[in-house]
Amino acid sequence: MSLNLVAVGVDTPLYRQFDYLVPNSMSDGANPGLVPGMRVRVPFGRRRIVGVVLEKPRRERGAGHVYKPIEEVLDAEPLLPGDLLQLLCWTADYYQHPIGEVIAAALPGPLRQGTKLRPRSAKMAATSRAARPELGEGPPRLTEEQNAALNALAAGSGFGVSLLQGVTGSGKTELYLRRAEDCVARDEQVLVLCPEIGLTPQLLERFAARLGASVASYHSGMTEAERAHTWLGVRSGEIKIIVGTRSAVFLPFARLGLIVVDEEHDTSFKQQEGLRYHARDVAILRAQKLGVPVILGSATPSLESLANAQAGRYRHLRLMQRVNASAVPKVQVLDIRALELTHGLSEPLLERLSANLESGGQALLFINRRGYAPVLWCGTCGWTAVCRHCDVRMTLHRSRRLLLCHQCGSEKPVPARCGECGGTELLPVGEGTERIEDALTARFPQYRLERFDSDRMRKRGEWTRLLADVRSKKIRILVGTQMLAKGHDFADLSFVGIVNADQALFGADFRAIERMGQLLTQVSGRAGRGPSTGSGQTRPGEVILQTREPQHAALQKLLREGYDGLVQQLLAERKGAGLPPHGYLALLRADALQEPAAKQFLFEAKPLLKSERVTVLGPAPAPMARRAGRCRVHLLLQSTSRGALQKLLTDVVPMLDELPTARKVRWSIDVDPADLF
DNA sequence: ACTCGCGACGAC
DNA sequence: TCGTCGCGAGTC
Repeated sequence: MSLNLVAVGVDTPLYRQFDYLVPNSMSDGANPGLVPGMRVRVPFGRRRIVGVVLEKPRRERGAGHVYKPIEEVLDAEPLLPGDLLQLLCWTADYYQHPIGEVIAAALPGPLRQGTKLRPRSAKMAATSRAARPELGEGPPRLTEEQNAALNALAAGSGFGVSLLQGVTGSGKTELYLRRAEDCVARDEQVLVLCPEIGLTPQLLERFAARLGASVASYHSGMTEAERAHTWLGVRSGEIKIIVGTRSAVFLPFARLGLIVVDEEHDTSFKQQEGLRYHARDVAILRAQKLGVPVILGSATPSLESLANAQAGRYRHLRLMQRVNASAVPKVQVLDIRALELTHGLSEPLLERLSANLESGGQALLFINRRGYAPVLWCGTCGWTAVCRHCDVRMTLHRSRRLLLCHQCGSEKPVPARCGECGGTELLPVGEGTERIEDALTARFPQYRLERFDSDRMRKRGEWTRLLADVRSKKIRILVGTQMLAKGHDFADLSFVGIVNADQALFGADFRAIERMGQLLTQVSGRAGRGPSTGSGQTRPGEVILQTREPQHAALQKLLREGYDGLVQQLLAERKGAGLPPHGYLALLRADALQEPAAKQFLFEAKPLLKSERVTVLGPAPAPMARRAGRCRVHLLLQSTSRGALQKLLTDVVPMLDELPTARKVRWSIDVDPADLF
């Protein structure tokens, strides 16, 4: 006699399947029975927890196995729509993560904990009528280029990926809006993914102004209750447009018609812990399954997307001109090897900055490091302050009067004397945003300057307030990190100074140069019009890049042939090395308090990872071998076949759980790693 | 992850 | 002798 069993996804980090008995009372004729996607309460060990019904179990366990029965069904109809459940199962398989945890990641807290839905609440019905769109602003005229791209975007039907590569200020967002309007007119929903919480408000505002109030955001800055409310609004179809960060890709859309991934190259789309998914890739798969189009937008697309475009898998659309007809600025390289610097700034840069400010311009100084200086150095013996828990030097934060580790967050007071020789001559070496802020405040006291980095933006609403003052030109000098490089249009910015590009040239990671190209292109793209000449003409903005490596091949390539030229070279290099997008990677990471334990786990794992088409390298220490007090080691898996890598992992990962040392270390799988740290 | 059981050490 | 701390094992 075969038992009536179902598999249930339970929120636990175990790579096993958990099957439960379905009591007859839950499956008799009077009852719709158990449908995948419904939540159930089940006994689990000594606990009772909420799980989600999956498909039928694949195989029954050996005779004599005692199954526990499902205790309670929490939903009258599946909470998770079928297509979403399928997507979550695919995500679990692809990223080698337990399905129960994947489902948990897709559910806001209250729903995860089993809160029952009120059947058609009256309150909800009422709000859906208070949601009357206000009169939106009229759409601007499109440029010829925009028109052509829009026609191309509108041409296809069903699934298709369009890579919309447009320089900053070329009006990509306007095209998203037009396509979204089309969807809403057909009563379809739109998902707009953007890389950071900080970018959601302005996108949200534009969509709301044009399309009315059935627009909502979804990100980790919201409370669990807010997230649950939005989640249900998306599920009911009431909310038409979602602007959200990566977790929004798992929202339960009732009638999804379009997905937009803005700034698609941004690595923030890759989750860096737990379920290490890439929201862009999940979005594309979701669109494919649903048969809806995807727009990937960026001024500097990822090598992955460009390779797909070149292979003809994506449609490649380009916007080369800015809507305001100003020219994209050219970058001037400033060789600082022979120049005297004051706090990292050379006299020629300061002169150009001064001239721009005097003629009424607005300036941005880019330095991709917060704090005052990245190194505190003993002038007597050469000692530097290092973190007790990590393999990094501690950053000097002068305003807070402490040394801070940017890896683990540990703090200590600034020492009065050297930790090695007792010398008192401790010098800050290198520059961070605070130091540039200090130096420029001293030099240009007459202009309002503001620093933009995560330290400065701690307070709620600070970002919005400062952004308004940038727009109204009350702020004349902006000093900031990559925070300023992302997404924002500063129309009046006439000058961009890149204080130091060199750290980006020598990153240990294989994507370091790609990132450098993206960052420099994005930062210089912030420069809009130059200062008005008085005769109504506009000059292009000015970009100055300080470097001690003016001859660096990749930098030269970028400057001479632009991002496109750099990309072609990098693609050729990646092909030669079998690296993405011409090869596929996965990392098996392990960390422990003692390095031998972590290593031993990987030595036990390695013999299992045998496949003709997969190369396994390691165990090797991670580039940052110690972090937050833990020793980090990894195995790198490399293959020319995604399928072969996938198959190997699917076979082996459940076995890793059973290895003798598996419980003595922390380990995780990272499929398509964004970096090797 | 969470929970429990079991064996090692410590003030009364 | 009762307490908690640290580990190993199990979760259907």
